[in-house]
Amino acid sequence: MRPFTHPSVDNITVEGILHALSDPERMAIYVGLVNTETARSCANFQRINERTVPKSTLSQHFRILREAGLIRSERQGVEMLNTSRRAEVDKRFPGLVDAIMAAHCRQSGKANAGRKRGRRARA
Amino acid sequence: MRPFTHPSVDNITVEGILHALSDPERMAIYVGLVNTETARSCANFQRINERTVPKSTLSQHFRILREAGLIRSERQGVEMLNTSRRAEVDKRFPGLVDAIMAAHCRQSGKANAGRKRGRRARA
DNA sequence: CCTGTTAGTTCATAAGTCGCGAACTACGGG
DNA sequence: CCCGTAGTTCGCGACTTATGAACTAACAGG
Repeated sequence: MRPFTHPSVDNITVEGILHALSDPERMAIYVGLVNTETARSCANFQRINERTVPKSTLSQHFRILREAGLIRSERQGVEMLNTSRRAEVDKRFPGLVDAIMAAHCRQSGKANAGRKRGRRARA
Repeated sequence: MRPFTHPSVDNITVEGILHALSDPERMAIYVGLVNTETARSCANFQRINERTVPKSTLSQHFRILREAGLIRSERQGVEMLNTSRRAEVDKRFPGLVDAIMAAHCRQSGKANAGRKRGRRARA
């Protein structure tokens, strides 16, 4: 098993981010990671939006998100712990994740787009 | 030739926008349309980033952008005039296009992301 | 009206990407 | 050492994308 490749902040691209988040399942995974401090294993996302996602598919989704620089994955014992790299992404592209999350929430009818304080999604 | 399909504002989706703009050539086309009032024909974009894009490929790019709701295309005589639907997109997803344009500019080393006044593109 | 030109669309197909079951790897535990 | 859990990789069929070739639409000139 080859070791994981996490791009450096400078190698994160807009295309990569847009492509990664243009898939509804990946978007759901990222949303589940971005608003929390605690790492979550892949197995946490085996059920997305009423559907059971096969392990191999999930693995690919995580790889795309990882290679886009959106998340960091580290093996912790037998499982894989994933955390969002939001602060780094924000440093490279200020406001991008925020805007995408706000748009996603608006579309799916949910409030709260901001990180901790539920602003930005605005009126 | 079937008439064009432009989604209504409410049918514009985040996935559609992200997918459309995750391609460098489509991003270049959209950037060329979004910061101007004047409509531009498809032929205006036959050369993108040092490369001559085939007509059929261009046509597909415009279709994707159109179906994502990012642009409007209308036949005017022998050519096709394209304009950005930015105001409408902004209404549905406030700040999204702004953030993506800012990120794109930052990545490609160009300043000026905002609409008319060259702000927003960072400090 | 016919012919030609320009601008773009559609079709067909080759090349590339994705989804997912099956097989494999890694890390504990007993 | 063998087993179970969590995830990765492989292989292949299904779906997408890119592009040359053929087609369509809107004019202009004769």
